[in-house]
Amino acid sequence: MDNLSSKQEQILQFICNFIEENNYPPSVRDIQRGCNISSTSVVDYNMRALENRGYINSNKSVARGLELLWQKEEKKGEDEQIREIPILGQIAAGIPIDVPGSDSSWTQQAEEMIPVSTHMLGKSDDIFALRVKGTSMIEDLIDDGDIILLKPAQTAEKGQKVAVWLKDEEATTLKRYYPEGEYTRLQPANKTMEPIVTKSDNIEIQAIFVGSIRPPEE
Amino acid sequence: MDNLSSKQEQILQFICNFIEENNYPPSVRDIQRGCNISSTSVVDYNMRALENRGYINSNKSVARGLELLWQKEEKKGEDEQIREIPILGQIAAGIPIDVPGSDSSWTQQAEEMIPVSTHMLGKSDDIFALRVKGTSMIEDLIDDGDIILLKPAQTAEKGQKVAVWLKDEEATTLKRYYPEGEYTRLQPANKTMEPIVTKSDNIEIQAIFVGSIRPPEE
DNA sequence: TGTTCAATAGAACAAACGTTCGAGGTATAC
DNA sequence: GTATACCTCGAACGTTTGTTCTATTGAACA
Repeated sequence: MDNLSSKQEQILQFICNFIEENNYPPSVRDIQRGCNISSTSVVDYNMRALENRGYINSNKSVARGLELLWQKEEKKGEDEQIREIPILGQIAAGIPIDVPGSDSSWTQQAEEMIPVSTHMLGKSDDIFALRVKGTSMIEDLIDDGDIILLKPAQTAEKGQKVAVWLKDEEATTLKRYYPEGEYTRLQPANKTMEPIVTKSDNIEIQAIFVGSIRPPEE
Repeated sequence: MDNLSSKQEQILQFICNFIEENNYPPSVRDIQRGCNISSTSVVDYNMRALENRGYINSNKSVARGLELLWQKEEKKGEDEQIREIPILGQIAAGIPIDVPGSDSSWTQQAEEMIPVSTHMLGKSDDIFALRVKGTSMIEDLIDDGDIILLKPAQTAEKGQKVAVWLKDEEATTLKRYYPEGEYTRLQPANKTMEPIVTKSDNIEIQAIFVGSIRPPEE
């Protein structure tokens, strides 16, 4: 909010408050009164300035035909605390199973969206969600039915939890990632289960685990 | 949306769409054109009906001084997928520790709010959140640092995860609840830890666990 | 001193606008 | 039939509103 005279700033604030209170935009004369401006032409003059700089959109000759393109910083923040994350399907955390509708990637058409706090997310805007089937990651606190958040990636660090595509098996699974040269070990977090060891060129990392959401009990 | 003639319903829809498109309300004559109504007085007539039934709020004699109190069902849904839950403090999932600022209840003043999908919540509107300290509930997939959602309650079923106030110790803890007559056992979900057994009248159930949210890794 | 330019002031106009009025239409009930 | 309630129509009225026009102010500059 630079380049603006104090009067223009005042007008902008007033418009913002007025809309918040009344749910419809103010007229030129509302602004005049609200900002103690002596003439409607002064309002008009400054409104043009605001419009040229892209703060508002004024529909000519329409009473109160006024659109606010600018938002107070505080309000901006409020709106951005939440993001809708698509749940793209299921992933096996047990024995790799074929994911319905998957052909090396997940269906881009989300069956469901889940609103997630930006607390849970980094700044990346390509995070998606999957519903977990199986309990192979139970010791990493990921249970059957949990919803996990994933960030698309082609590579991963040793030990990270990743969603990998097994080419030969044509299946996807969620495991810890341990590259060991020619072979790669996919380690479940469940003592009762054996790791999957497969040729490194048989796997394709698809996404890295970034968080989980557990649906309520009962 | 009953009690409305098809014309009134049409007008309501038009107003809704108009606002969504233009960010300011339509004039009487906008509605007239938009709904193919022959006279402005017909619009006026039906607008009064809508106002009397509480669908809109019309500011008299003000151009476009029109407030929409009614929302399309679809939009309602969108808005209600999220609720802001207050994080009221911390709770010990290990050895009971005194919660800062707690005096048998949590501070009502939330240090932070966390937006949570209504997926995670029931219909109850009094759910609050706490940050978990300690790992005593690790086998129930609740780790140190997790945020748990709780529903206030005075009683609980055997085996439920509850937040209890220990009167003598003046501390709160999160445990599984096993009432056994005169004494009550508070069972951690961690094999390395012993249950707390105390007289049943020494404990006061404060809330029941309903879900958890794990902050992202790294 | 004169010039320029952004900002202000007051008045006025034409269009847009909410509202009102009288008349008519069309059902249903008596 | 008459009565009543509900809705429609067209025109008109008075206000609100966006816009324009001209004049003025005051500072910056040469």
